[in-house]
Amino acid sequence: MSTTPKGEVKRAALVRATITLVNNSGFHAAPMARIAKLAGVSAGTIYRYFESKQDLINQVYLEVKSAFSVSAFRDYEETDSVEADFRKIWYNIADFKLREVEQALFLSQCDNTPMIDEASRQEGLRHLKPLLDLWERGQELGSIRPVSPYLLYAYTVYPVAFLLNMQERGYCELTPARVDAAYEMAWNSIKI
Amino acid sequence: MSTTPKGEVKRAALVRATITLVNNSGFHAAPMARIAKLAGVSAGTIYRYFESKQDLINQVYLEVKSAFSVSAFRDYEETDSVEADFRKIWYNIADFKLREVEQALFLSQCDNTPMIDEASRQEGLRHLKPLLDLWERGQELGSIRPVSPYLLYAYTVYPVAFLLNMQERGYCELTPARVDAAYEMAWNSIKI
DNA sequence: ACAAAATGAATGAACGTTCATTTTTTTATC
DNA sequence: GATAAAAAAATGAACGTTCATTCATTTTGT
Repeated sequence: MSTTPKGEVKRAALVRATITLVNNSGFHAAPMARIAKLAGVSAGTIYRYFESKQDLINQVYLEVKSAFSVSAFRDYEETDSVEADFRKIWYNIADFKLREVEQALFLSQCDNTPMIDEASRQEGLRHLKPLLDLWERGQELGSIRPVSPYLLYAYTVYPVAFLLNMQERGYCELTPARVDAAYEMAWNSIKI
Repeated sequence: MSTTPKGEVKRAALVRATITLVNNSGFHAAPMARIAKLAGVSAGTIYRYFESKQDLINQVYLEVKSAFSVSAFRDYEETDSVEADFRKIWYNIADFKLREVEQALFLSQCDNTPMIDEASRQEGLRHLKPLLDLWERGQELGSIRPVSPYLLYAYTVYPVAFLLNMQERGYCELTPARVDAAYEMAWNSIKI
């Protein structure tokens, strides 16, 4: 019945366990033995699916990044309104972060540590192409600031990661009103 | 001649070494022995200045956070222009991050990992009071969006940390023009 | 000569990884 | 189908390494 290949069940459990443990106490406090235990497999089994701990982390990162970008561009199709297109993608991203909190927290932790291979990071970045294309189009049409995409990212996507972290620490709940305000602020910072 | 008490020299060296090592490869790859070596002292000496590794990390964090806030409010005094006041603080922050790259990178790594005690984090936050006061004043005067300070922080200060990380990875140099653009984007996102 | 500071080898705990063994699944044969 | 042989997957104890921390000893400063 299920479409999940047999061997993939344990692999998926390991991925989930890694995300949970790294979120709760960081990379350095997620020993292989605990990951295995949480996933319900024995320590040695990890090495049937991953070459090493580094490989495990990299693969988890890429998998989560991929899920993120799939969500970011769900139901997205270019219209002739740059702002409408941007809004669609931005809310997709916000929805992902609010729905898949664990995955989003894991990503935000990865983005600021040297624990991810540069190669994996580069690969993760390629997924954002459609957003970069949209920004370029907006810049050609004169509706988006003519600045580096890194600046655009810093003021639209990156703040959401911060807000999610604050919510998880109990400081600032991300109510729908706050999410809407965040969108307005994002758009105001990049529009011309 | 120097105002530095004798014993503080090695302590300061240890703090610097910790920052450098944690920046280069993360918390988990900064063993006490290497910190000691880089600081030019022996491993045991660390424990004359710090109770444990956790204590070392916490103290370094607080010291850097303190240096950060001192810079943030250097030469700052309230005027009757909220925007001018904000601009002053924002550029102070940007200058600190550009001048004290190592310290800024260390902070951005601390802000997204669970490696800092919640207590230390709270104490680090208190330093930002003048900025929070300014925002409150701006909100009362109707020139700053009436939203949570976490939102204001997410769209003004936090993006700079991202940009610095990108610069350090060689993706996006923070030229003066880019810094000015970043300021404009920050202000546009929070002004009414 | 004394006290404070610094040393670095020693210690034990914890970690990532391996591998001889056991368990489970698949394949082959009737 | 049932059964046996073969292959694959899983196990967890054991290994070697690395780490934070300690402490008997030495060095430095007064």
